[in-house]
Amino acid sequence: MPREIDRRSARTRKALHQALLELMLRKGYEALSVQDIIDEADVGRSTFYAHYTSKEDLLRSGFHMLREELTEAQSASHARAEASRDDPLRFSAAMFEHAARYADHFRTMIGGRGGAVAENEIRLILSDMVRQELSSTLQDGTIPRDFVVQFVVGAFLTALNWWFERKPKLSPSEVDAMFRSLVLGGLAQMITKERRQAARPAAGRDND
Amino acid sequence: MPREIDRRSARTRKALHQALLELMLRKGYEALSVQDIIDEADVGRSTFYAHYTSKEDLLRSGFHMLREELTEAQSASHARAEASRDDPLRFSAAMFEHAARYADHFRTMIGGRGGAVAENEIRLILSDMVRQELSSTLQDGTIPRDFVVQFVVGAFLTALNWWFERKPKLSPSEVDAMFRSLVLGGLAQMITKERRQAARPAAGRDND
DNA sequence: TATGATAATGGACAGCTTGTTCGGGATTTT
DNA sequence: AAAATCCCGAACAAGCTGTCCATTATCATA
Repeated sequence: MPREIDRRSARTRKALHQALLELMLRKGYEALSVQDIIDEADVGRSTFYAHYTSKEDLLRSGFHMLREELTEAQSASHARAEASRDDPLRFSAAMFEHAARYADHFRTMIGGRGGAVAENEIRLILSDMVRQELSSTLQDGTIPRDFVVQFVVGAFLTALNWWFERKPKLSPSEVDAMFRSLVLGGLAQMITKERRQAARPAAGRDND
Repeated sequence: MPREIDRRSARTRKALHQALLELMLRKGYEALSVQDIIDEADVGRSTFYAHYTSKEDLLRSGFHMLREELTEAQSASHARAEASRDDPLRFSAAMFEHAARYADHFRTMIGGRGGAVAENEIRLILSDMVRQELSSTLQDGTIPRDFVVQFVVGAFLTALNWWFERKPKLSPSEVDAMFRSLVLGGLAQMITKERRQAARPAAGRDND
């Protein structure tokens, strides 16, 4: 019995995944048909359906593999990083770096091209990571854990998207700094407290 | 010449919009076909294409109308609300109330059922509102305006989604309090190290 | 290396959706 | 009432979907 998967299978699947990625980058996920995929991958129709039930299934399987890699890598880094227990956003820096390295992939998945499925999968993966981090650093309060987790994940995706769409020239650490500043400190730090009783925010005084 | 639109036209469009909403609530936007819509609205195929070019066009037109209503309402409230100029999140409370009243609509548009188009339209509308609010309360800092706006909008949508999906029993003001606490104060207030001072966001005015 | 077993492959099929076109019929406006 | 406008229903080609089957290539074993 083939304990490992047949090489033919593996090759086909790899071709399909690659074709999907390429086409998503070119046309976007939603506008994509199975026909396009098998055409790009040079694979027969029935071959596709022998491996996956739909294009959504194909995409999901890709994320499934990615998820295993990431959780593995994270558990490893989790083991050796005991020092900064009071930082609930340990993941962000590494993730921004990762995103910069695989910019095409992330761009494809997160922007409008990614479709609802991709974004959802990403949310799930990130939610797990964030939940794990928050469990050790956050105290129980009036705000449910779930809510905080979703908040952090949403902010991260927002940051990533803004980065790619608006200021792709920024370095990962710069974006990370903004992200951390907003998520950790909130908006309060940016409000002009001195003007609360003043008449009008007329003269914008720059103080770096 | 028809200064107003023909009643027949108006009736047909209304029927189409209503059918779209109904079907989105039932099956979700993505899984929807034009066939379904004209079937539900009891309208001929060619009639549909006489008014809209696609189901996306139909959805967009709905948001276009909504947008005009909202911006109008907001500019009105903007005119009479000069008191709390130091609150960058004036919109949230009213929006959560609005969402509670039209729960079905929001649920349909924002959750997974809404599709990418709906969420994008909503993001655009909210971005305008938030940008306008932030322009008067936020001072220039190291973090670009765009980034902050997207951050706030994302957090709001996250809150809304969490509310509907997880704790629909909560009142609008409760969710609003959580939202404000996180967005204004950030995560720092919830970290174990600094557990003593929390509970209240800086610019929060108690509403119950 | 030869051979049977296994699994992937390609092409063909029916069913469905899409967007367009047309003339007859109904409703609104003048 | 007459004219203008809009709705309707049907039919059309084109495209995609998911499933079938016989064929072919690859694997494990002797």
